[in-house]
Amino acid sequence: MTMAGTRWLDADEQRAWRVFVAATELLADALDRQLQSEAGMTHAAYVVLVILSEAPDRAMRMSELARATNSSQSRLSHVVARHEERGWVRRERCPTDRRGQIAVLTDAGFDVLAAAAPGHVDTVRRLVFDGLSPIQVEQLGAISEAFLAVLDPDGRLSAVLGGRAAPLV
Amino acid sequence: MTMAGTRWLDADEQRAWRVFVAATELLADALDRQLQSEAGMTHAAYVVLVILSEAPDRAMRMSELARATNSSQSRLSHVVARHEERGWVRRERCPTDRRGQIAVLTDAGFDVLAAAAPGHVDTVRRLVFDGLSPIQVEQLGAISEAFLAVLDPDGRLSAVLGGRAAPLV
DNA sequence: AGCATATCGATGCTCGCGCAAACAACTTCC
DNA sequence: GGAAGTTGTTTGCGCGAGCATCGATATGCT
Repeated sequence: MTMAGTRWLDADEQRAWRVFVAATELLADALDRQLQSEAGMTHAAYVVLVILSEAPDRAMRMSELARATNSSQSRLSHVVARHEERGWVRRERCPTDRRGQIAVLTDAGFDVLAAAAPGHVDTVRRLVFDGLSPIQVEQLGAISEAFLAVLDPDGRLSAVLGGRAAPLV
Repeated sequence: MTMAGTRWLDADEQRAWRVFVAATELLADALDRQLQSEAGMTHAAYVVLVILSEAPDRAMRMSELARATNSSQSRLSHVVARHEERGWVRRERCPTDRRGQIAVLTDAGFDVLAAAAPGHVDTVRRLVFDGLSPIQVEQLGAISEAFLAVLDPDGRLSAVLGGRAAPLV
């Protein structure tokens, strides 16, 4: 599906690209390991708890939660199933649409999140923000937005990202 | 292990962080899907071929290859095993250290890489560089370096990243 | 030389997750 | 009011990869 005349990356692009890929991989791995060892869950699983904790009544429909956490429905289903087994999340049927399920963060789940959050935020600060100037933070935001413009043209996550700052990232 | 007084993220940091996480996840997924569908392999598997193709004699020791591809030894072992089954890579015993293995890119492997590269580079260009100004590319490089400084303080991948630009990213 | 220790690499087991299929409930249109 | 199609969610299966372990070699110390 590709034309013959490929525009290869020039030296600067090459280097930026490889460094970027390496850095993001290492970062994702580091976050996963930190959360796995200190909180017994994946980053994806953690994010689900965070988003739920910020929702009204700490409850959200599965499909909405999937979009908000930038997760496939399949993955969310798996994650919530595991969370439910641990008693951190409960599922309720949706009254207005009987196909729907509503994921509700339990008190136990909230406590687990509250216990895990400080360690996680410290890690993010140490690995990310401590090494960046405020200007770079702004640049990183702008660059990430540019990525999102291409990767998520319909802006499915704008809702969450537009929300005001809450604790427990 | 965490102090009581956690320094939470402020609103700007929050937003930058969430956008960044979402963008990098979407990006990694998009790359994986593109390579999986057009070349039948993971991004990690693709990178192994790229690095091997740039090495002298298209050969490299497993441990060195693991560092260069930013991969755990376990993962590399799995990936190379799959590559070997497909005839894209061959393993040879290392003459100077009899524990060592040398992974060698076969001609068939090189051809597969050459066939896959244009589609991949086009995707990277479309998803990443087309949406960024040259200044942002530079900023992204600098930010990623800052991450690496923390995540990889011993600079284990400097070798590869310092190398001159080669084709077939 | 001889033993402790470190390094290289592969492997077994497990887990997270993507994909496709399945099922249920809603919607449309006739 | 149904048939046909659409959407919300779960599930079975397979694969990629992490962790711990193991066998084999290499190195260091005495």
